[in-house]
Amino acid sequence: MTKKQKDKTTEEQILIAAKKVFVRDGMTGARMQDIADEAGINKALLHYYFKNKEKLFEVIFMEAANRLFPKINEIFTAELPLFEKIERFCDEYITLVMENPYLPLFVLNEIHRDPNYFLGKVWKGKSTPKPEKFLAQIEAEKATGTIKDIHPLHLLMNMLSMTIFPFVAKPMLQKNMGMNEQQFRMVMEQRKTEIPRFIIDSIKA
Amino acid sequence: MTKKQKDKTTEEQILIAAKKVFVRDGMTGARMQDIADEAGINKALLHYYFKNKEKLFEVIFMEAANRLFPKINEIFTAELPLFEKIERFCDEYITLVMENPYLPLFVLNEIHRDPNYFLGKVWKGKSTPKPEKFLAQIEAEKATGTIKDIHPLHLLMNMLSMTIFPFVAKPMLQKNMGMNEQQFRMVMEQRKTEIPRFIIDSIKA
DNA sequence: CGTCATTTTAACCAAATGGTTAACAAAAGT
DNA sequence: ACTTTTGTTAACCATTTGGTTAAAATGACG
Repeated sequence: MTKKQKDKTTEEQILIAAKKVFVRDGMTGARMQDIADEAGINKALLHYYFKNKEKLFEVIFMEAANRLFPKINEIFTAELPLFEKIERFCDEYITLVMENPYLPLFVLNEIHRDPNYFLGKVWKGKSTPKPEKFLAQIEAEKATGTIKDIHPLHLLMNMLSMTIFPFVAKPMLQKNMGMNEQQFRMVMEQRKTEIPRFIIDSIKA
Repeated sequence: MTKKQKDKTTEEQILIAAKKVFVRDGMTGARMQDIADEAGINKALLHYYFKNKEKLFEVIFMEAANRLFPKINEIFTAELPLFEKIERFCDEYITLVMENPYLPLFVLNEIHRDPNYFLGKVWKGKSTPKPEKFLAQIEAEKATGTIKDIHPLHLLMNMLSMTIFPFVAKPMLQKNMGMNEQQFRMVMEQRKTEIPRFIIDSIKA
C-alpha cells in the first residue's frame, strides 16, 4: 500500500479475532493458532503484523481498558448534581458494557494476573481516576443535608458493584437462574433505572 | 497405611499447593510443575495422587464452589424475617470469603470458561439453589407493606453484587485506589453492616 | 514487461508442558 | 528375615505452543 489504504482488512480481521479469543480465553488461555484460525489466516501472518503474543495482547487489553475506565472516571470529574450523576452513570455504563458483556471479567482477570502490568500500562498518565472530587461531592451533599450520612467510599463501591457485577457473573446467572440472553438483556435494561432508584431511595435524606 | 493414618501430609500438601496455584493462575494458567514445586515434591508424585490435571482441578474447584454456593442458598431457604436475613447474609458471607478473598474471581472465571462443566459437576443434585422462596418472601413483605415496591430479582442481585464484587475487584481497588491489605480488610469489615443498612434504608416503606 | 516492496504461506524449531516408565526407598505384613 | 505394598524420584516421551525462516504470491510503478 502506498500510504494507508482504506482496507486494513487483514489487520482488522486479526484484531477482531484476537479480541474474541483473548476475551474468551484470557491471556494465558488464548492460543495464537486459534486467533489465526478465527481470522482465517496463517499463524505466521500474525507475527508479521504483531511481533508476538504479548504485543497483540497489549493492543487488545489497552483497548478494552480504555473503553471501560474513562467512563468511570467521568463521574468523578463531571459537573453535575449527585443524583443526576448516579443516574447517568448507571445508564451510560450499562449501555456501554452491553456491547461487550465479557469485557469486565476479562479486564478484572488480567489485572488479577499481573497487577503491575496494569498499573504501568493502563494507569500510566492516561485518565488516572481521581475519586477525591466525587467523594468530596458526597461529603458536600451530606453537609447540605440532601443525603444521609453514608460513607462516600461505600456509596461508590455500591454503585460500581451493582452496575458491573452482573456482567462478571453473567455466565453464572444464565446457568444457575436459567436466564437466557434475551432475559439477561431485559434485566440489565431495567437496571439502568433500578440501580439509581435503589441508591437514591437509600441515601436521600 | 493400614486404614487411614493421621498424616495425610503429602496429599494435604498437594491440595494446599494446588489450591494456591489454581486460584492464582486458573485452570489453563496453572502448571503442574508449579504445583509440584509449591508442594515441595516431584511432579510424578502429583500424578500418583491425582490421575491428571483435570482430576486435581476438579477437587479444588468443587471445594471452592461448595464453600461459596451453599451459603448463598441459605438465604433462600432460611426461616427468618427479610431484614434479618439480609443482615446475616452480608455478615456471614463477607466473613466466609475473607478467608479466601480470591475464590469468587476464581469460580466465576471457571464458570465462564466452561459453563457446562459447572452445571454438570457443581449444580448436579447438590444444593441446587431455589431462589423462588426468597423472591416469594420479598413479594410477601411488599404485600404487607413493610417494604417498597422493588423487583425481587433486582434486590437479590443488588445484595449479591455489593457483597461479592469488591472481592472480584480487589486487585483493582488495591492498585487503583491505592488500598493496602489492611485498608481492604477494614473496608470489608465495615461493609458487613454498611450493605444491610444501605439496602434496608432503600427498601423499607 | 520487469523490478521492487509488501503480503502470505508452508515447513520448521526450540522450549514448555502434561503425562509415563522404571527403578528405588520405606513401611507394613507375614 | 523377606515379601508385598505404598511412596518417591529421575529420566524420558509425545504433544502443544510461541515463534522463525525462506520461499512464493501479490501488487505497485517505472
